[in-house]
Amino acid sequence: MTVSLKDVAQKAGVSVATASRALADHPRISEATKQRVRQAAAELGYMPSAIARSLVKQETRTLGVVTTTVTDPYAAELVRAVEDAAGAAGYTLLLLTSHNLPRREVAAIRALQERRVDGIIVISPRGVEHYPDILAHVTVPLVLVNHTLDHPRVRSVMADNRQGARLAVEYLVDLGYRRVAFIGGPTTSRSARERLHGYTEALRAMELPLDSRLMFPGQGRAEDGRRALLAMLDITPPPDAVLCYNDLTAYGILAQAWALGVRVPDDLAVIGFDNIPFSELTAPPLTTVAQPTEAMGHTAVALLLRWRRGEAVDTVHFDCTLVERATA
Amino acid sequence: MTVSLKDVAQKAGVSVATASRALADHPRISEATKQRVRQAAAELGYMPSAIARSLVKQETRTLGVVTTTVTDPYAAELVRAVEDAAGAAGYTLLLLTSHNLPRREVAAIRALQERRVDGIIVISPRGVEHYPDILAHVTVPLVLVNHTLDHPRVRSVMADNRQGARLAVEYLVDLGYRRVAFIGGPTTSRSARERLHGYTEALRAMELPLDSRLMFPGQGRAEDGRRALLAMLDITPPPDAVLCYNDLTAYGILAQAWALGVRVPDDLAVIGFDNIPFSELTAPPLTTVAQPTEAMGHTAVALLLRWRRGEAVDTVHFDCTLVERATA
DNA sequence: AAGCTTTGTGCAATCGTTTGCGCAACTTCG
DNA sequence: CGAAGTTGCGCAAACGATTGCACAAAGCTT
Repeated sequence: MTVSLKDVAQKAGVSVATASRALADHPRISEATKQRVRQAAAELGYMPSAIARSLVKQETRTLGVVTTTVTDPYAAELVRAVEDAAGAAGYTLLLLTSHNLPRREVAAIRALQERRVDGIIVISPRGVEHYPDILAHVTVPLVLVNHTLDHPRVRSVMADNRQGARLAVEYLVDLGYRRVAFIGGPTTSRSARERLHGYTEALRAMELPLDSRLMFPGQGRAEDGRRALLAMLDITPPPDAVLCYNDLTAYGILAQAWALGVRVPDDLAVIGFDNIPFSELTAPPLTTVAQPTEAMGHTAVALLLRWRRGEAVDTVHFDCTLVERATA
Repeated sequence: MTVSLKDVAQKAGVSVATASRALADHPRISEATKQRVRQAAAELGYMPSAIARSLVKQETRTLGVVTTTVTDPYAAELVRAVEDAAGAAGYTLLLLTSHNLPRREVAAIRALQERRVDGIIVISPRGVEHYPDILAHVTVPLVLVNHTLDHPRVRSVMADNRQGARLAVEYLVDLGYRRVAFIGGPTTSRSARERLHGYTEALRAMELPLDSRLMFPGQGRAEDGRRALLAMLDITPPPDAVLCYNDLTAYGILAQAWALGVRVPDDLAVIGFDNIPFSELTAPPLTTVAQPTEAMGHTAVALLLRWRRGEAVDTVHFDCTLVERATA
């Protein structure tokens, strides 16, 4: 069916070994032979089998990526950065999604290992508590983005979520807001916990009271923002500002506020988290905390690649920055 | 390093062949042996090599996907649908992006073929004019989403872009708008040409004049919308409504309109295309034309899988629908 | 008890590459 | 002119699975 090296060799009148070396531009093959082999390969439309090559070389030049879902703009941004960096290094991406389910995440890691990827990147892991079990047998290096795990075969790329949340709260308080609410993210998400931590920490540092009625649960969906805004209006006095787990949640607030005639930021200041590409396009554009996703994605694959080469690599941390726009 | 079937066989005291059959639950292997082999495999943490299996089985259970970029919400939505359908059928995705460059797209198809994927899905193809060359040697079935090509190894999943654009224009005209502008997409994109076609067709059908000054170029970016709005204001009389190539472009308009104090839809009605998840979250929510992305993604995978099974498959068409919200 | 079927297992080929090693033929050099 | 080195190529063994075929042992039939 598909043409193999054997066919090329035959057509060029050489052995398979010679054909292989000719195409690899091996120095011990005469220029004349190389020409003939290349010619034959071109005429037959030969495409080497990466499968067979992987088997003998014991490397697939493929990186596994598991993410929650590509429809999350933040995750998509990271996937893009990872794909760019990987592509530049000649690697291809095998993509699996967990849909926020720890079980699926673990299954994905297993599937990637069976496919013998050269490294795995997990974006916003959801099931690290199960990792020790599978890691006992998984031999491929793992890089976690937005989580850490103390294990010899695991490294991390982290954004300092606590610092980012602190930044946002301090900014709000500096602007004069006093009753700052917080809408949280999935409890399985480490960054959600850290952002909450940064929020409480900042309030304490600025000697403002910590009011548990001002802390709302959420899953990082727009829906959570909508619901939270409704709940907020029942509180007296209501909060005058809110920090959201992510931009999507913030947009839930904004959409509901628009529907209800609540003015932003006059009645309520809103700050998001992640600086998704969209956040500068909305009316009003969203004030939000940004992570250096580009750098984080590149770093994740750089870690993996250097690690493979035998270099010692270490977990990397990045700072968040505040992007001042029009909702606070 | 990694444990192979040989190790499992050894530990269980059987041949490699028997071990293989035991794990595959072959009927001619005794229950006792199966137990022993499974036990050994579990203890050693054996993970079968998909690479080796692919080589002999001549199938990889992997689908190749090439898309422009995952950060485009519309593309992301399709990728998600494809991933869902593929995953449900036990297939994994190899993802490559073209960044809208025909060269990269063709290179991606080649790379996927070398990796011997069982089928390739190209989302919004950009370089079909080069396909005939590579298709001469590519033997894997191809499914194009949003483009067609008459070739025995190519099928398509199409949304009726012309009909969608017509729908939008008719809606605007019914609402009383008379000077309807259009912002186009990349000229390499087939859907862009079709949407333009639908736009002109509708105007002609409704006996409205076709004014070339009301047709703006674009690349599907927010930037294009911003620029177009600026240009529109120089025209007298200015357009009172605009149909955009996609939602991103529409948001460019909205952002610029907000900055300039142009009221939407009072001063200018805006309709987008694609119904990205975000479009219902903005203030105001965007009126837009929707494609059944979920169904399209599933269909793309289904086509490929049925095709592999030897069934005859044919290109599938889907209708667009108008999602009425608050910008028109 | 001989023949036939069923059951359980192993041998060895195969998939398509890469690569260590051997071996001619040809060069070079003392 | 013989020894040593160089150049160019092929043989065959991996890599890690699957699978057709052979075959021995056991069970069943008559």
